[in-house]
Amino acid sequence: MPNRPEMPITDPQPEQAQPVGEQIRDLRKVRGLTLQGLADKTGRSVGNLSQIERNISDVSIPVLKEIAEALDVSINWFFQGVANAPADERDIIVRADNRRRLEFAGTGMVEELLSPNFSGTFEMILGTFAPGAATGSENYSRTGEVGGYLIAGELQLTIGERAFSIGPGDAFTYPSTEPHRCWNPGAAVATVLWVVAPPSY
Amino acid sequence: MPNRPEMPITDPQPEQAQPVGEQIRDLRKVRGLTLQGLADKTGRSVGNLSQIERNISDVSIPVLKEIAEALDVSINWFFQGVANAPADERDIIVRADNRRRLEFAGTGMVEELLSPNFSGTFEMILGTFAPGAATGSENYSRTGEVGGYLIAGELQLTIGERAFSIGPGDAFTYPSTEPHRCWNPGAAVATVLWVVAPPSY
DNA sequence: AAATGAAATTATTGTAGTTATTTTCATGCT
DNA sequence: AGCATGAAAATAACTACAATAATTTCATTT
Repeated sequence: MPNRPEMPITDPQPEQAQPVGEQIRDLRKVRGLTLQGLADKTGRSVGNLSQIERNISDVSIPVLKEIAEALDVSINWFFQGVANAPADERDIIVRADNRRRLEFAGTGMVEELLSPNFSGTFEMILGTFAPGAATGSENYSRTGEVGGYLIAGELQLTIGERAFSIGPGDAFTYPSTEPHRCWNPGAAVATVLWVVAPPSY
Repeated sequence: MPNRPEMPITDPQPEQAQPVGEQIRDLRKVRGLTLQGLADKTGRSVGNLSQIERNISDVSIPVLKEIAEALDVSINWFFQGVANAPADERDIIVRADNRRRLEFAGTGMVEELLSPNFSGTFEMILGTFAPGAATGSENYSRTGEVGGYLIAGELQLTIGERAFSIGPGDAFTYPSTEPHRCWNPGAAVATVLWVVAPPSY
């Protein structure tokens, strides 16, 4: 009997999807909510939510929808990306073909999560700017730190009062307390790898 | 006499190089040394080192060499990369053509720093693996966290007991307490963007 | 089996007191 | 002049403990 039980011989289907519990917890934390806060928003008890997050109680679709709304995601968040990655790698790896997408309707901007969850000290995001696309003049005045590496294309970056032209292979780092904007002045798509610490979405 | 002495009329070269003080401090901190510790290693007084790091005292070349040795870098560390970037962007940007290189003689591996300093909560590194190149079986058993994004090529990654095949566009994250190794099984160069938190070199 | 409220447990935060680290500075040195 | 030193003064980092908040458990209800 050479086979160990944790290594089954046949394993046709990819793997079981990740239960939603941890996902809810991660998302709640990154939103800075407590169980109480989420309970208030959803009109649900703290004890119940605690059990849901630890997969002791199952959630029905309507309930999950409520929770999703309170956490400001669409319900399909919980079935995208890493949520349906093979169990033996979902805590570590985010495959290129299986990322969670954050759409920014109207702007030519897409962001895709490269981190499997929000529980670490930083988060990686792959950003794509269509020609001419720009981030709004959002002043992320939170605490924290941002890093970026331009994989392809051109980027015009403004940090506080200073403006920089960034080319492929250039990297940058700034405190997220500084107001910052960026836009793609080029004719090609610009691709940036962002690092955000602490994770925020 | 309109010209201030620190602004000469002709300024053909880019900008003034960064004084070594901050660089020494950053490097000392990332090594986990106190001024006392560095004083012991260099046989130099704490007060003096404090002044040097704040650019109150200048260092002579022989002294800088001592310090460099104590901090385990070659003296040219202090003149590479961001150290000679234009003053108005050196705290933020690391240009593609002006990175600090960490050579790993013998192995087909090169790392280049993408962070201007070590004072943040994370550090970005561009890693290059020649075909067949591998990291030693170093078990970075420190505390902390590592993230990676494969820009090009193939990578074979081992985290603890688990092995993964990584392709372009795949990302991964793991605690640096886990022993980890990687090698390039492909015929092309593999390029990885690493994120390390907290910074360590 | 899920949901609740309340008690029990566990984390988190705040606050002194302590120790370690860094800065300052008067003085000697080259 | 300006670098170097040691010792005092000022800061910063750590520790322990209490207070508070957050989470889990569980007996009970729906």
